[in-house]
Amino acid sequence: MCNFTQINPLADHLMEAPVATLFDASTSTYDEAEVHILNAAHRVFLRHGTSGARMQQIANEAGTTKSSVHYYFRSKDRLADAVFKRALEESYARFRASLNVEGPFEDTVRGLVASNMEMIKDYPYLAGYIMTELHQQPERAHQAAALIPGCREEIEAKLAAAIERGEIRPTTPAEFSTDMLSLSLFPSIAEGFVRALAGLDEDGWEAMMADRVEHVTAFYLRAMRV
Amino acid sequence: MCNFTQINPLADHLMEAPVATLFDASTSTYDEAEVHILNAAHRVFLRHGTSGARMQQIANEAGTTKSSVHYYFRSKDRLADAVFKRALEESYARFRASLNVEGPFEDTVRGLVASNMEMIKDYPYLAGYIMTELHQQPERAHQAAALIPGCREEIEAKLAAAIERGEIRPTTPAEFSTDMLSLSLFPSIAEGFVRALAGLDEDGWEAMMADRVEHVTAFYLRAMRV
DNA sequence: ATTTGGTTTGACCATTTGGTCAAATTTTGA
DNA sequence: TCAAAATTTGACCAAATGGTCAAACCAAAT
Repeated sequence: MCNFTQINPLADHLMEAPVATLFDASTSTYDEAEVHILNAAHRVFLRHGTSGARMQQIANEAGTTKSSVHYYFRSKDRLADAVFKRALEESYARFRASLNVEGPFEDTVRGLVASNMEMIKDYPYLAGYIMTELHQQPERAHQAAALIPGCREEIEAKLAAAIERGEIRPTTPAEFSTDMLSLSLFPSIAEGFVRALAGLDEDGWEAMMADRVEHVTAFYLRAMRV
Repeated sequence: MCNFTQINPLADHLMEAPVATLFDASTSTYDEAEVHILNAAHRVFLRHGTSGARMQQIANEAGTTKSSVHYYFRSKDRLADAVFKRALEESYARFRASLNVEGPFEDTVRGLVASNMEMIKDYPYLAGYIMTELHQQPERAHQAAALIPGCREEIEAKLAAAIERGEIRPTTPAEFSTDMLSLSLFPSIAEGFVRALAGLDEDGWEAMMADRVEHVTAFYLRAMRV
């Protein structure tokens, strides 16, 4: 059982991101307490990065003790692995799901962008976290390749069909993924830089983001129009 | 004077990125030893992030002692600030420089993309580092705004001219910056994810990157064609 | 009620880490 | 040449941090 209580005043704020909604205990092999700790770790790791995360803070965040965190996950390394794995699988699942949209290619593009933007909204730090991990720890790349099954063929088929129908000009799965992910995920990571550059206040940024799904969709389709 | 010697076997490898070429002691107010340490710190911070960086490693990297590092920079925080400041100013300088290209808008776009890609090649971790810093430490955003003078007006003028000439459809400085930076910088940050996704080996990735300047340039111009 | 197994806790430990300091060394300027 | 200033160094420190452990606790089964 799990009788942890939220004792950390920061918890409510961090809880804004509804981790539990997506990472549901009932669908995994973890028990309640384990998921509770994993969710807390998720928030802390995403915010501070692996090396910046503190076991004590994770325990506080989960409303339990450091010892309990160790009881369930043995070490910080294993906990970090578990968090990374789940974050990656979650991202991948969303990517794949939005790829399965039927109909004109435009719908696929819009679905993919919308899905990415939604993810950013749910977990503002997710994209940045995965990129940073992948960037700073080379061994994570191998881990990633093992964790997410490549979907080159599926993308290739999708693209081939659209190309065949004359909806877009030829492109490769890697190029397609790169362009799409760039346009939809990068803004969340680079918000600070772009806003400083363009002298944009919060409202201005929000306005741009609100329009981003349509902008990127139209942008990509125009760029790839035959 | 500076009589530090490179005693760290890792140093040569890290030296691959020619920091000294760009961050030249003669052009700044720092003296030789100070720049030497700053360069070492630059390499370590970029690779491991602020919280992952170790003062001892920086000292090793610079071929000196931890005490000397403290002598010049007082604390890790100040050193981190100095590194961040320089990294940001460097990025900004490159961005600005490539914005000053005269001639058709296509040249501006190509110059900007090429400049960004070149930066990535020189400093593979620079973009990721800045984004991570800006992301994980909110106070950095204010710092950034203070460090780099906004260039909204310049971009706006450049865009207005191109729009006037009918080269591109209307867009805002923020949108332009976001789209351009996304397409050119994101790939370096997301390499791991995209490669896992598309099952791409190193050669495949290199090939795509080699073509990226032209791809992005053409891609952007098609997307924004009137 | 008692045992048994999993869970929780707080005290405690070893190491790491940022940082200090005074002494030693080198450089500079008179 | 010599004293003063700047720099370099290694020993040392206090706090932070990941981790351990035995005792306490608790729910369920006997």
